[in-house]
Amino acid sequence: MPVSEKQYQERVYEIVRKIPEGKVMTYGQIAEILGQGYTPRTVGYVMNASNTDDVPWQRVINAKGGCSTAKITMIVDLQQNLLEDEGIEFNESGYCDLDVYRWYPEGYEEEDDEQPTLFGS
DNA sequence: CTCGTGACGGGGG
DNA sequence: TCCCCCGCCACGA
Repeated sequence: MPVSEKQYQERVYEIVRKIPEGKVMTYGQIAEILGQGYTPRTVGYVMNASNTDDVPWQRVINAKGGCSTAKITMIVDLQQNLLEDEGIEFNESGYCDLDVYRWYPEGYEEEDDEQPTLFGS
């Protein structure tokens, strides 16, 4: 029994669940924190599988500060609506100010020096 | 196994 | 601000 995919998703959810109301995080930001094989793409894939789970999925947006969600435009409307309900303001283009609403998990904001010493051979 | 696609991101025009 | 292209990784046909 290999490392279940569930664990892979759990690490993403674990972070998303910590996002307080009125705050947001980007896919890339989450991928950055998890590192090790996580990329914005994979994080987005995980969130897609989640959706109606017990995680505040609406607080995860793209780096532009908007709700991507491509085709399913109806979801974009829902997501932005939920966030506006939490006090987040979106401009006419559908973007919010990440410099204001972006949230940083405790213990992860400071990641300046991370030079691996055991880099093999 | 290869190919196309996607709740992404960054760079360039 | 918007549009396009490329890199990224996982998945389904």
